[in-house]
Amino acid sequence: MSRPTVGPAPARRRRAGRPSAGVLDRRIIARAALDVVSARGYSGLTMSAVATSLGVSPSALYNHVSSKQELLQWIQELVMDGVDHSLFATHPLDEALVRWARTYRDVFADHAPLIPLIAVMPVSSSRRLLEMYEAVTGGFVRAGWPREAVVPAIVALESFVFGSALDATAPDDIFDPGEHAGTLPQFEDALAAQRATGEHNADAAFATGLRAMVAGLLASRP
Amino acid sequence: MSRPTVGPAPARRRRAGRPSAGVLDRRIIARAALDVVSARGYSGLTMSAVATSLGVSPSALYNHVSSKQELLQWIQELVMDGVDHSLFATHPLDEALVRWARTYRDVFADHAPLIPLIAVMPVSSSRRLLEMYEAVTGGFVRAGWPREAVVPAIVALESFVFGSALDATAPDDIFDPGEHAGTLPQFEDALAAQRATGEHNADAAFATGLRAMVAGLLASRP
DNA sequence: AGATCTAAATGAACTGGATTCATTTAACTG
DNA sequence: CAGTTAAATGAATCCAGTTCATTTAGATCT
Repeated sequence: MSRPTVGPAPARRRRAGRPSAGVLDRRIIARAALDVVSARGYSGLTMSAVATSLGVSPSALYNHVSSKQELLQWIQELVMDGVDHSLFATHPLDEALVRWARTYRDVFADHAPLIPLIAVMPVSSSRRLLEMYEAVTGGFVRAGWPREAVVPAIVALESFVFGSALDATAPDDIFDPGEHAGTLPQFEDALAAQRATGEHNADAAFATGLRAMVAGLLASRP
Repeated sequence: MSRPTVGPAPARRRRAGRPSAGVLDRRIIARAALDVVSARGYSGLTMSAVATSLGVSPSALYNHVSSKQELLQWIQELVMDGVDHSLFATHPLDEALVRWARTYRDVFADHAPLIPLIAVMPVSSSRRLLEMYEAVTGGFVRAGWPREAVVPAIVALESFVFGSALDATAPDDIFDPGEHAGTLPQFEDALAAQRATGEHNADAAFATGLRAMVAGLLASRP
C-alpha cells in the first residue's frame, strides 16, 4: 500500500495551477479533518495529514482556511450536532437538562482537545451554538426561572460537562496510588469500595454530579 | 538591555563541560518555568525560554527533565500547593468543600493549560495530590458517607472545578451574539438580565454551580 | 476573441520548538 | 592516577504550521 491515508484517492498527480473542477471547500475540508481525527486521533490531525487525505498539498488548504485554529472550529461545529437540545421544547426541565448534558458530555469525550478551545471561543462564531443556547434558555424560562438566573445556570452545567468530558478520557486506574499504597487509609478504602461496584469511575462520577447539580439547581430555583 | 529574561543572570558565558557548582536541579528548573509562565504566559513557556532564564542552553535541561510534559507536571505540583484542603479536618463538610473548590478553581484559572494534563495524569505521580484526596475523603467519611460513594462525589466536584477554571479564562463578552443579534429572543433577554446584575458571568456561574452541586450532593447523601 | 483579473492549485522555503547527539570538562571512585 | 559518570555546550534533526513566488483555469471586460 503506497497511500495509507483516509478519504478519496487523488486520481493522479495534479500539476500546478487552478484545477478545472473545484477540489476543496469548507465542507470538504472539515469533513476530511474529522475523518482524520477518527482514524488517527487528534495527535494525528496535522494540516499535512488533512491535505494528504484530500490529495492536495498542505498550502492549498490555506486558500480556504486561515489557520489550524479555524479548522478546529469547523470540526467543533460538526461535533456540536451530536448534542441533543430537542427536549427543552417538549419535556420537563430536569429531563431535558439530563438528556442535553449526557449527549454533550459523550460527544466531547471523543473530542477532548476541542474543549479548551470551545470554552473560550465567542459563541457568535456559530449559529448552531446560539440556537442551542436559545433552546436551553427556553427550557428554563418555561419552567419559570427569572431571566437573570438562567445564564449562570447554563454555564455552570456546561462547565461540569466539559470537566466531565475531560475526565472521561482519563485511564480508569488513574487513582491507583502506586508506590504510595498503604499510606492513605481512607482514600484507598473509598477507592476499593467504589471499584467493587464495578462501575466505570468516570461514568459514576458524571451520573452523581449531574443528578446533584440538576437537583440542586431546581431545588433552589431563584 | 541586552537580556530581557527572567531569573538570575548568568555571570558569564560558560564554556562546555561540567561546571564546578551544580547549576540546575529539579526545584530550580520548576521554579524558573513557573516564573516564565508568570511573566509571559503559557504561550511563552518554551524549553528555550526556561533555559535562557537560567543562563543555560536548552539541551542542558534534558539532563534533568525528560520532556516538556514532565516539566509541566512539576509546575502542576507547585500550583497544587495553592489548593486549600485544610478545612476537612475541622469544619463541616459543606464549608470545607466550598473552600476547597474555590481555591482549586482560582488556582487553575491562572494555569488553564495544565487542566487537560492533570485531568488525565495518574495521581500516583504526586504525593501531595494523594494527600489532598486523603483529606477530602476524610471529610466525606466523617460526615457519614458510605465508602463507595465518596470517590464519584469527589470526581464530580473536580470535574466542575476544572470546567469552571477553563470558563474563567473566557472573555466576559463570550456570549455576545454578534451578527445574529435580534434573532434569539429568550437567550438575548436572559443575557441582558444577567449582565444587568453587574456580576462577572464566570464568577456567577461558578457560585451558582458550586452551591447547587454541594447542596445536591449533601441532600441526597447515599 | 483577446486582455485582464482572480481563485486555487503546486512546491520550495521559512520559522519556531522540542529533542538528540557528539563532544567537552569536572567530579567522583577505585 | 586512571576510568567512569554527570552535566554542560553547540550543532543538528525533525516536525508542524505557515508564507510566498509561480502556475494555470475560469470569469469578466472591452
